[in-house]
Amino acid sequence: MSLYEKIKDKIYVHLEEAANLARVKGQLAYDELPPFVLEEPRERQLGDLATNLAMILTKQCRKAPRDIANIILENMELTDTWIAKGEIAGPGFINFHLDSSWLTGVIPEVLLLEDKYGSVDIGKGQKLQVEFVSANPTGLLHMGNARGAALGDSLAAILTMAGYDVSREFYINDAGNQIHNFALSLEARYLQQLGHDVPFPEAGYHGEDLIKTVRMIIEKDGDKYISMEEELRRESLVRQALEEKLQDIKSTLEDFGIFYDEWFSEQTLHDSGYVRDTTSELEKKGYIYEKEGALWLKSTLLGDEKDEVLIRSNGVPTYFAADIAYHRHKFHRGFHKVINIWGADHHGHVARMKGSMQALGYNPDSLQIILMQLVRLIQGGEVVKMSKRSGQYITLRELMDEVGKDAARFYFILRDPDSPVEFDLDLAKSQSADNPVYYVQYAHARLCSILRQATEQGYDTHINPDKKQLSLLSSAEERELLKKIADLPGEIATSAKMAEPHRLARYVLDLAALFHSFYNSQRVLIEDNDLRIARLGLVKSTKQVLANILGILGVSAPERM
RNA sequence: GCGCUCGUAGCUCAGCUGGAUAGAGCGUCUGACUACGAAUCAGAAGGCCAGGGGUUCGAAUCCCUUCGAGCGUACCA
Repeated sequence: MSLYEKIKDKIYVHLEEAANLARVKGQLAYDELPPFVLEEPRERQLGDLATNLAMILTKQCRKAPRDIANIILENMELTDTWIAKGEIAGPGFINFHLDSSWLTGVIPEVLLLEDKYGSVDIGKGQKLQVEFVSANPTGLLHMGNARGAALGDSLAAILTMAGYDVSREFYINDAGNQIHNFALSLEARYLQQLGHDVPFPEAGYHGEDLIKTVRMIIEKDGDKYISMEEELRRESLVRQALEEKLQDIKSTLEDFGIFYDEWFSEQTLHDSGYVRDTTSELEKKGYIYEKEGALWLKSTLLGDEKDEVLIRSNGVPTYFAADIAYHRHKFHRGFHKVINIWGADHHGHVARMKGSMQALGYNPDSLQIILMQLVRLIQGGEVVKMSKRSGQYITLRELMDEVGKDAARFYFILRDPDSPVEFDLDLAKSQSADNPVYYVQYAHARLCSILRQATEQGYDTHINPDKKQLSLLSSAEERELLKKIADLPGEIATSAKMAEPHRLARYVLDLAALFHSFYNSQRVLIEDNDLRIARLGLVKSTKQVLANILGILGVSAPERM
């Protein structure tokens, strides 16, 4: 637990005790103390911490909030809390001003913990899986996948910081209908490239990349598949194409800074009989019935709008059947918690997926699905409809080439997944120097520069400021910066609990702003020995925190730029 | 039709487990480089938080409703 959290906890407890004491004395009448908030007030001048306790008690106590606040304050023990002053403000907030010395304790903490600073242990080592991107291997990665990639990877990193044993997983949809379509498309392209006039399947994949794939096969094997029996030909083409596509997806994601622990093949679930086994498990539990030759899941019993087909009348399991098996398999592997990142177009799938887990005896709350709104691409002022079938989309590779990995990842991670993103390519390109990511990176480079200069001027940067020196950090800018740094563990905890990486992107922007502000108002490399050492400690701490968060967000922290 | 998500500054977005005067970036306007990096800083202007009702000490936030946008509603995935 960080210093800041310890202080907060202590004050919280003292508030509870004060209210209780007032009740015993007959000054306040309430049955049960409701949960209240102790947090930083919006306006910093108002104090370091504020609570709404008095206002929450108005109903039960039938007193004006300010009167209640007065009573609580009178009964509150202030020693050993770092509280310098408590006062009542506004509609009935109790604001606390802390003794200025508590804050500086964060510097030794950061310098000691280094890249571990910010870690919290809410996960307690539990096994947790984040599955994200899981794009169909029938084409290239597009903007929507890019968003999911940035989101999932950062979330995984945050959860790791929060004490979970995290595994990143990519589910490969290498079975089913779309693979059949893929085969037909490949076959058509193959024959066309070899001069045969064959029609392209209507529901096929029109992407240009498919032609490239086919050409590579031709280069390697020539026309040897023409004479082959149809089924065998398609299978051979698909096998090679899938491998090539997957390799491409993998290397693109690696260039985007994303490395998976597990690439899980859907086909293996069919081959091993796990899909069938899962279906019969559901049958045993009474969730299956037959109608018109197909096997249906009674998903209406599980909170769904209508029942769903699991096994088609032709005997082929649906995508849904495989997906249930897949998620059952995840829990079977021992994950306490499973998080999926899906595009919002799959939202109808959420309730029945959770319901299915419940039917299989798992806690549906252990499966958390984060829906992200799709990315709308704007080019030349117009919306570009993206679709793999039509072959019209901007790929992740192109995005990285044009906007850069850091800017692209930061752009996506800055936004709430629930918020639809309009990605104006022209704007992103033309304004790339104004992208907020550079603001943060510049702060890091600046910090590095100060440390370089310090060394050049003969100052020792391997410092460990003592209490007396740290107490010199008393300007408003220094204190704001220190507070922000002290906030990090709490920020990590909240981001992890709520599964919201964009909070950290906002945090790091705030941190950079506070540093720039400090930098412009006070010099670090000054003659005063004690103050210089204290400020160098602040500089080193800020740099460390920036680097820690940029690492989580998958953005590089340059020493120069 | 029904269901899910969204609607906040000119633009792109935060804030939504109810709290004090609704924030940031871009753009616009004023200032600051003979000081550790001006990719920066200090300041100004800009809002019926889509509209209407309700809940309460208090609503951008919760509930109802209207309007608008996106998505879903296949023996597709």
